Amino acid sequence: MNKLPEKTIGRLSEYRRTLLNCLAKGKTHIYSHELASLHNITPVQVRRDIMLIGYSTTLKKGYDVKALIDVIGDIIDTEDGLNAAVIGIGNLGKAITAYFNGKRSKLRIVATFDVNPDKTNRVISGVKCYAMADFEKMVKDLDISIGILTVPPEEAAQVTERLIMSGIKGILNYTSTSLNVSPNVYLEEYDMITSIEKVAYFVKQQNKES
Amino acid sequence: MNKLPEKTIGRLSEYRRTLLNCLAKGKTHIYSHELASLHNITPVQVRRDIMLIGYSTTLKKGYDVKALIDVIGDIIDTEDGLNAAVIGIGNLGKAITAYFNGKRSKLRIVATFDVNPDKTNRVISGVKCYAMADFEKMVKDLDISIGILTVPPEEAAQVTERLIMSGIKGILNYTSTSLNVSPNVYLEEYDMITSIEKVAYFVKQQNKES
DNA sequence: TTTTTATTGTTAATCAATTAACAATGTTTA
DNA sequence: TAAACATTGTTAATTGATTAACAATAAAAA
Ligand SMILES: NC(=O)c1ccc[n+]([C@@H]2O[C@H](COP(=O)([O-])OP(=O)(O)OC[C@H]3O[C@@H](n4cnc5c(N)ncnc54)[C@H](O)[C@@H]3O)[C@@H](O)[C@H]2O)c1
Ligand SMILES: NC(=O)c1ccc[n+]([C@@H]2O[C@H](COP(=O)([O-])OP(=O)(O)OC[C@H]3O[C@@H](n4cnc5c(N)ncnc54)[C@H](O)[C@@H]3O)[C@@H](O)[C@H]2O)c1
Repeated sequence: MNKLPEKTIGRLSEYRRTLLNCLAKGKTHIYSHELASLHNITPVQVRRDIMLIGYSTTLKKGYDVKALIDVIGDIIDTEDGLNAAVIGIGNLGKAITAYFNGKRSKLRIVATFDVNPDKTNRVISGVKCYAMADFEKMVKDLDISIGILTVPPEEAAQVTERLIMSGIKGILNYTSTSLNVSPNVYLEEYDMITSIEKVAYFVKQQNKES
Repeated sequence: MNKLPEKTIGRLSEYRRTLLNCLAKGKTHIYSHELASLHNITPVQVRRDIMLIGYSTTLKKGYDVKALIDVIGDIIDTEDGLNAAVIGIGNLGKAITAYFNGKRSKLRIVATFDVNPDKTNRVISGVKCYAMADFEKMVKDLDISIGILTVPPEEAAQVTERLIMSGIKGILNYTSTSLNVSPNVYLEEYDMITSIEKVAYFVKQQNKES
């Protein structure tokens, strides 16, 4: 199961989210065209993604929701799960920490870090906040391999250095500074302003047409 | 300047963010390879994107930072700017509203909306929060064309209906429910769990290799 | 001044992602 | 039961995005 396209991984995660919903609603099977329309994509795309992960159904009643969830889990999750930390527990960091808690069993936010002494050594949004001074130690102790970066933009580069030095293997960067990392560290960046500017551009186009 | 690829629009927004930083630091010109390395992409990609928007430089000193910012602005921004609203002013909504305020002159969060009476008719994160009861009226009065959706997932579909009915033309959906909209409304979705799961997947792959 | 170097703009080639097409086959209807 | 239909899995074709290649040329060096 090596080398799935990045795009496919993203969609698998989204499928699973939807499938978990279906399961909660008592739906046991789902057609490719149903899953597709729930994600605004084509049924072929769904079938192709599912083909790539090697799942297939015998019935003509669509995919078995439970089974598909498990297969996607085998792809995305590790057996023991991975531990993540939020670095910079300000507005966004708090929102993410509070939101994430308990959503996924194989992915846990086990610590947060900050430099502000008013925040450190307390539980914030349900997770203990440690001082940055203890960062390297805690990464080891808690076996943290993923960092979610929500520090101020001007701190981002310097903090990233430390994340990498401490052995963190994946970074989700929400700061508005884009980062450079060594090739053995996976970096995912997301900038909200870019998203809203994309929306704005297409709204503008729409207005022009009419 | 019609029909630029969506990917290019996203990158232009990112370039501008970087260019604004450069300008603030007093840098007046920038080479394609500099801009590229700041975004972990190739210089050709940068040059191609810039070619597509019709900007070109005469000097061999790289692009004029100020001029390029303006050209990107001509593409992305509208002359009078666009107004956005945040719907659901909880943890995430508050973080976004506080963060966004004043970041872009041609894009403004002019209102927030909520159903919780403790939140309505107050200023939250610097912006007035209105009751959902007033939604349609305020969209008209304030000329809101973009909605940023941060309500609970189970409310998302129903609220979206209302956004569209009220004439909103672009939606940025941060809820974990994926939405269906009519083709004349632009929808951008972002799910944090998908992002972190992508990171987890690639960390897992990395671990397997070593 | 001439040569070398560095950089852009652009076309062509490559690579990646999506979609179309369709055979295979289980399910439903007549 | 036979025919019609619906659905999957997969290959081939198409579309889209990125990268390579390189001519043109300004700037710097010789
Ligand atoms: N709030 C949003 O919705 C939003 C949206 C997009 C991007 N961002 C980005 O996310 C980041 C955080 O935004 P925010 O609104 O939460 O800001 P914030 O100021 O509320 O939080 C930043 C936190 O980081 C801590 N911090 C500062 N320096 C640190 C360091 N060196 N190490 C560890 N912690 C440190 C601060 O004490 C604070 O708690 C910013 O880079 C911002 O650009 C935020
Ligand atoms: N917090 C995060 O970092 C995060 C991350 C990813 C996704 N999300 C998604 O964003 C959404 C909001 O998350 P949150 O953590 O801010 O939740 P929250 O509960 O803190 O905030 C939700 C807000 O929406 C309001 N609301 C409820 N029903 C409404 C309605 N019908 N119309 C208008 N407002 C309504 C509530 O009063 C509340 O203020 C959720 O859908 C969640 O899945 C949040």
